[in-house]
Amino acid sequence: MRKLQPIVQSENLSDEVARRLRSAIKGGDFPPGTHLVEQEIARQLQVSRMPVRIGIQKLIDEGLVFKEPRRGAFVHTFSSKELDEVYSIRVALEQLVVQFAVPNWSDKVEAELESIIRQMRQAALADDRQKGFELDTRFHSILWELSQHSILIEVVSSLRSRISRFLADANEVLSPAELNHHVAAHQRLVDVLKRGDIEPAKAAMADHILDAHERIRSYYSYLD
Amino acid sequence: MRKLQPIVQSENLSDEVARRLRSAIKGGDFPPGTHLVEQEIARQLQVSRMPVRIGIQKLIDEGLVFKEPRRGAFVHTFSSKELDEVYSIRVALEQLVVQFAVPNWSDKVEAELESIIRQMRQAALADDRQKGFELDTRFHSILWELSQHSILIEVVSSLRSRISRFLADANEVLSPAELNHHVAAHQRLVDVLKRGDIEPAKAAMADHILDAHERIRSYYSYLD
DNA sequence: TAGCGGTACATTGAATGCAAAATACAAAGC
DNA sequence: GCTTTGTATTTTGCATTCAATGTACCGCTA
Repeated sequence: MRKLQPIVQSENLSDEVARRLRSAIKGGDFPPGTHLVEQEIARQLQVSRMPVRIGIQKLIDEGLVFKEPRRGAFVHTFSSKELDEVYSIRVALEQLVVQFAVPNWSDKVEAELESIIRQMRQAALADDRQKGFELDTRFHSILWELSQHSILIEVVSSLRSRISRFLADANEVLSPAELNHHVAAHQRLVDVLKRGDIEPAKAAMADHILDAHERIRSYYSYLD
Repeated sequence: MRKLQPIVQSENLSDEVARRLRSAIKGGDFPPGTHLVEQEIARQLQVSRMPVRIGIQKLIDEGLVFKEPRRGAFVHTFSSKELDEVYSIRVALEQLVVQFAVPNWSDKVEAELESIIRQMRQAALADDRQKGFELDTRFHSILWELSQHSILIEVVSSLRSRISRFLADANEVLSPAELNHHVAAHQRLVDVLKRGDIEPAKAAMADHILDAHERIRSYYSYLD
């Protein structure tokens, strides 16, 4: 008898609430500092306050929201210090991702990544920053998955999630030259990765992340 | 006028519930796989189910507990693979801690750490493993704080929290020789750290963590 | 007019109630 | 005796209600 897949299972309201809030925060609908009033959110989503409470709790642990006792939950305001902090950790962890991912390299993955890069190139030509951003996210998450290191995936994706608001904003103002630079960086990364030498691959990844850090830093420094 | 500190302030029931559950899990009262029945926990703690729900949610995000929709929350069972995963990340992050902590080194911190080591030595003589474990935790958390890197502290302490159950168990069976070895390792660490050269300090920390990993691994491999 | 006090309102935190789903258990059938 | 099926109980998930706390507003007083 053929084994049946376990039912992926119905999702709780609180998960759905968390997802909506998360994307609202990342999308900029709830700017930093916004007071997340349970009643109001519950009303808009047509649910009771309870799933909203649980949903907010999830966001708190993701670092997107903070709570002050008896005052409520507020969208976290990131400082440039925190941006630097996140990147300083990401440099280390993305290198670790590479270290674990390289041994699992396959033609299939290579084809996937090359395909993403091709699409990135097209998006750059079309000046479609939004698309480029999505592809960048996909690119990195494929590498994360390739590492087959569940906790590392959890930590590094959570870190990126924290700053996704920054990234999305900065992405909006990328010049065509920067878009191309970005595509080229990913191409170089794949070229090194596929050779299978871990140390050069880690170095390339470190360069890539540090470069991304620099670009986003310069964007935010001129905002200050 | 001298600035007043904001009131840190009254804690929610859900925080207290989370704390109790956390220590119950770490203390082994709720072995891996235990079904955390809200009603039962609420009854024992003399609160309603709501703060229990929120409290459990916090533990989920700490990785101590997992939830299956409409089935409930269960204490996470760690595999040796996950232990290895945690340590592979910790090696990287504790080195980062050192990198950030070394520039903030002070005589005061040095005295604190030396004091802890002295107490460790006494605990080792007295064969007091429990005390030794607490001191080890203190030692590392002082270094974390010294890094003044809030997100790094958050991530690395969360990682250690995940495996604290493992650590506490393995700690119970340490031989006197191992206790002394442990004390000596910390002493070496301080000796390198206080010289202020980052690279040797990072290397020493890496050695220390890898060594700890080896010891705990051998403990758990003979359990399999 | 600026600051203070007091009241009304808004919001969170917690308890309780209720329906749906999952589990356990017991009886029936092979 | 073992599996299967039906039923009772348990447990979760969500909604509602209530109490306590925090906030905002508005008139009063100096």
